[in-house]
Amino acid sequence: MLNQATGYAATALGFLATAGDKPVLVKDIAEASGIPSPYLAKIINALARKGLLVTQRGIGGGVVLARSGDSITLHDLAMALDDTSILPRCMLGTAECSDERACPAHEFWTGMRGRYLDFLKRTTITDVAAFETRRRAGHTAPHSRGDTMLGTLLPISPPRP
Amino acid sequence: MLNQATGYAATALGFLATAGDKPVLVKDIAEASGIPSPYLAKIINALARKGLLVTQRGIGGGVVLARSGDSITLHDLAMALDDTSILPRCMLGTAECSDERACPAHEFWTGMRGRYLDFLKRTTITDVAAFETRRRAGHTAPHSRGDTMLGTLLPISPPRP
DNA sequence: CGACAAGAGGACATACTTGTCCTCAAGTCG
DNA sequence: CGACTTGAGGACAAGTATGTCCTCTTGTCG
Repeated sequence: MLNQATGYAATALGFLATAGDKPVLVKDIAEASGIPSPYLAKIINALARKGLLVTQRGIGGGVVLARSGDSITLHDLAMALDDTSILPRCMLGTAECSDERACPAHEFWTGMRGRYLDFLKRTTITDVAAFETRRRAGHTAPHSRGDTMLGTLLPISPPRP
Repeated sequence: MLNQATGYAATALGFLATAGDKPVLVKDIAEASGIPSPYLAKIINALARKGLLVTQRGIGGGVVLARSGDSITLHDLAMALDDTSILPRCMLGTAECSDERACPAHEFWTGMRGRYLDFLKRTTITDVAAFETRRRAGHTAPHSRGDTMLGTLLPISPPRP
């Protein structure tokens, strides 16, 4: 699982992506996303230093995406925040575990990790934003991208009477 | 990933399973498995209290499996040690995340978790022991069970000249 | 310039995992 | 019984993740 910080970042940036180009206050992002505001401030600061966000102090300031949501993946966030969950680790915690000196779960775990990283690299902030927008709209809005796991997430529910 | 403690338990019990019915000292298991001895003692004590191991103090004492290695799965170990990695958690850390109120990664993560739990429930101490035995033997020993991920782990290497 | 807004950033707090260390309890055997 | 063996179990410590709190710096605007 992703660290809490990376999950927060994904949610916050998904919200930011729906806000257009105008700066949003950290406090507002925190409230809208249900994230502790001081903690989110640290996360946003870290992402700004990594060049994923642009922050602006003073009146009219706030936070904006540094580039298109399409070009920011969950994997980018995880790397920027030093998320330990994307590092290769042995599932059993064996000190020496590699392809040559495998633990009993090595092949299984390598496969799992591959799927996990693939999902992180394939899923963008735009995907997250689209999912949340769809959800807020009551699951009725169509979606244009069907090539990610996100596109298959919502149950196909009949139109409400 | 499993907690360190559960991984240690899997390795230790895998070793125990190869020792037959005679008790093995915690110290010897720790040395053979590369696990800190005092920490392993706590893990073993916890597993004994859960009925997975039988411990015996005094001369000739040590630790033995309480039942057949076939009937102890990695999932049993994880539950006995309160491994938090088997609890359902939202990949993004979202507070409220369920089938009805999903996060953008919910479907993907649910699938991953299903595979993970399935592996833990399917893999037994006997499997771990067999894997280690095979490895120590130089990857040449045949294996009888081909129905677990473990059975496919080792590369089919040609016999050594 | 001075007041105010808003992010920056360090100090500190809390919880959990992973260990270490020391002493106690239980068992065996002469 | 008494010495010895071996697990039991509590106190304590280090490291990391997750937050909170307070002050400082940077910016806008009158």
